[in-house]
Amino acid sequence: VVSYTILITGCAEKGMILLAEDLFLHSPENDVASWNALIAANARHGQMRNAIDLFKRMDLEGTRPDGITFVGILSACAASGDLATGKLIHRSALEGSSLDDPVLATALLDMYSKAGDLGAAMAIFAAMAQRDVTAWNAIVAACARNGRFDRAERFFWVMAARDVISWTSMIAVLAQSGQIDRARLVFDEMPDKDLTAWNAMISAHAQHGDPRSALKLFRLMDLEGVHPDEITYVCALDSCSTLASP
RNA sequence: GAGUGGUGUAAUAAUA
Repeated sequence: VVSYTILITGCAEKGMILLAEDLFLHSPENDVASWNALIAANARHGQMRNAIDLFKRMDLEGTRPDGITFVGILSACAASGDLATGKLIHRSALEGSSLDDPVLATALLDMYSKAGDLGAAMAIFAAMAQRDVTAWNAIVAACARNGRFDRAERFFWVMAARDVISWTSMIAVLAQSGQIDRARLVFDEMPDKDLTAWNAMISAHAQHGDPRSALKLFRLMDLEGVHPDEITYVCALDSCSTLASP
């Protein structure tokens, strides 16, 4: 089972979900970890329906779901905005103890915020036993996504340690609230810039009437050895078309 | 090197 689970996870990372399911079916036995691997694989690729079905089958076939299972299901709910299922799991399966596990609590928080319930997300964050960087990042993103840029920024400055994800969220917050100059300052201040951070910065300029700077950043990124992806090109092309037809 | 889980970036279109 262990080797099968490794293979299932590997396939899922490459997006080969069907092969992953095939491996699962051919495995001599399956345990909670291999079920979880397959559920998470489907959840990550937007196969919400499959993820839920697997979850039910697992229960029927006598494998008890654990915290990891619920995280997989919750992230499927979050991705598809299925607040009903998410709430059901929160109430019936998790009860009170879920907040002891920061991973599970963050998945819950994220699910509520993506379903538009920022109040529930903040309540979970406040009640969490421990908050790691990911939990902080999740609450910053939760506020941002629900239009509470002021709160997002407050959380960002209050958090003890920030990683590249925190900084990128902050840049997006500043861009969405039209504070491009401040976004630039934050971008300069952030220690490590990855592809997503560059994309956030380039799109910020492309979206706010500064296509020239967007293209400058695009070239700069290349000079820094960061390779563009589809999003980068869309922003760059968008800037070109703005310049061509003012 | 020893199986499974959470957080960040744009546009457009569609749906509501």
